[in-house]
Amino acid sequence: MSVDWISRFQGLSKLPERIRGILESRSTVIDLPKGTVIFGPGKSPENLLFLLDGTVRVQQLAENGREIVLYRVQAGESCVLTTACLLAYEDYSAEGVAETAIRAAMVPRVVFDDLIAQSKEFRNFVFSAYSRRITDLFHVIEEIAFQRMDIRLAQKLLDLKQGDTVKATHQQMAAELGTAREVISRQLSEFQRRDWIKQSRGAIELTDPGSIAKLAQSEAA
Amino acid sequence: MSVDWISRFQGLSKLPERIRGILESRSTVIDLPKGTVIFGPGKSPENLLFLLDGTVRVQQLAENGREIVLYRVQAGESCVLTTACLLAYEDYSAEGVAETAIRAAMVPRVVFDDLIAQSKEFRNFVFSAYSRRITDLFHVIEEIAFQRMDIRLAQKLLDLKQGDTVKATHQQMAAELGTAREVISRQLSEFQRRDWIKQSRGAIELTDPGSIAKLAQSEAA
DNA sequence: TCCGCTTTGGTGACATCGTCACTGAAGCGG
DNA sequence: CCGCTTCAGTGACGATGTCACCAAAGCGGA
Repeated sequence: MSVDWISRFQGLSKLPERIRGILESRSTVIDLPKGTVIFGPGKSPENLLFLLDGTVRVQQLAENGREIVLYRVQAGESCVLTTACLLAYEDYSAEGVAETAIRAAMVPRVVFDDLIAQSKEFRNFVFSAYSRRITDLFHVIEEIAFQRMDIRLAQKLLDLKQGDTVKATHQQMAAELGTAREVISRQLSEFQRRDWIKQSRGAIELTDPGSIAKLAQSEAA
Repeated sequence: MSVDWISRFQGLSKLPERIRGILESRSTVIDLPKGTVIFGPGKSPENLLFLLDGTVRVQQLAENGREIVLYRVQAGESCVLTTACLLAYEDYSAEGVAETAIRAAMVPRVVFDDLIAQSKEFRNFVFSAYSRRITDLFHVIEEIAFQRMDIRLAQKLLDLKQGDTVKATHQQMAAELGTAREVISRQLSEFQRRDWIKQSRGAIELTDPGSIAKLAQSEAA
């Protein structure tokens, strides 16, 4: 049941052989299709996940139907534990969705707790994952509160582009940035007027990534 | 060097005697005056703090001079560890300030790590503290992104009131909510027009808390 | 193939919020 | 009492959010 998935995690590379052994033998690798809700209101998972392949998007839904993407968990980058711990606290309106088909290593809570107790390296890994999430959230707050929408949109376009196109509807881009669809439509119209992009249904082609990057940088840290 | 401060923390009440002993003997209780910067950009503390008395305000400064209050740490509620761990990650523009004179128990990092390794109860305490912070931040994001300013201001007034007055300048209220002073001035003028508050220099008297509470509730979860 | 439905995107009008420039009042120290 | 600093008030305007509505693109079934 155990491929060597641990080596994919940079933070876990220094684990002693014994700890590595426990982690490998007590974990199960699973595959989940795109769109699977990993956790969400009333779906507190019993296991912790280490993401091996794919991306998990963590987002929040507001009562008025609007939503915002909080952060993404990339494969190998860190685990999805915040998500699990967080749900333990109280049921909250955040949810984690498999953005692509994903492969993950599933570790029972008990084993996780045991590893924390036994390995300093594992503790470092976990705590730096938490730190990372928290700084990510600080970043999101700063962006929402203080940054102009055109700059944020330019950054997102560069962030989400695959090749030179972004596959997303205006509605989805609005959810990314926690704003309204109309705002995205207008901003994109303006970008198109400047010949920075070409729009088609459900996709945006970046024809002048340079100018977009210049805008994205213009007031950033 | 050790008063029995541990019993003030609900989450620590179940600690085994042995762990309690380590925590008490290896900690130092310190007093800091109001306004002390506990941590901040380039001020990563060597010790972890358990807040015994007073309040610590964690805020973020933006490059354009505006700022926003992220959350507060209350005495006994949880420790200030997130703050410390977080600074470990990278120097970031968030800082923690003693909002009142404070008393705290100082624990060296090494001891903290040791306690994590040894006690399941301590681990639970620490992780639930993290969860709490993360859900707090989710809350802040939701408010900033989706809530009307008048409602947020009403909530803040109730949140910060001591007796029936809030001691703060318009500028400080603006920082609380991550907005501009003018916005606060206008909203407060409107509240005053409705006879909900009476304003004086540096203070706001809530003359009709009921109506303010009604507004604060109007669209909240 | 054509029709009807759903999804996606476009638009004008207006409210709210953020920014700028400036004013005046309140307190404080000399 | 005077001068300085801090605090608050205001109008104008740009940026963003909300609402109502329409048009075009795709899709599936008759």
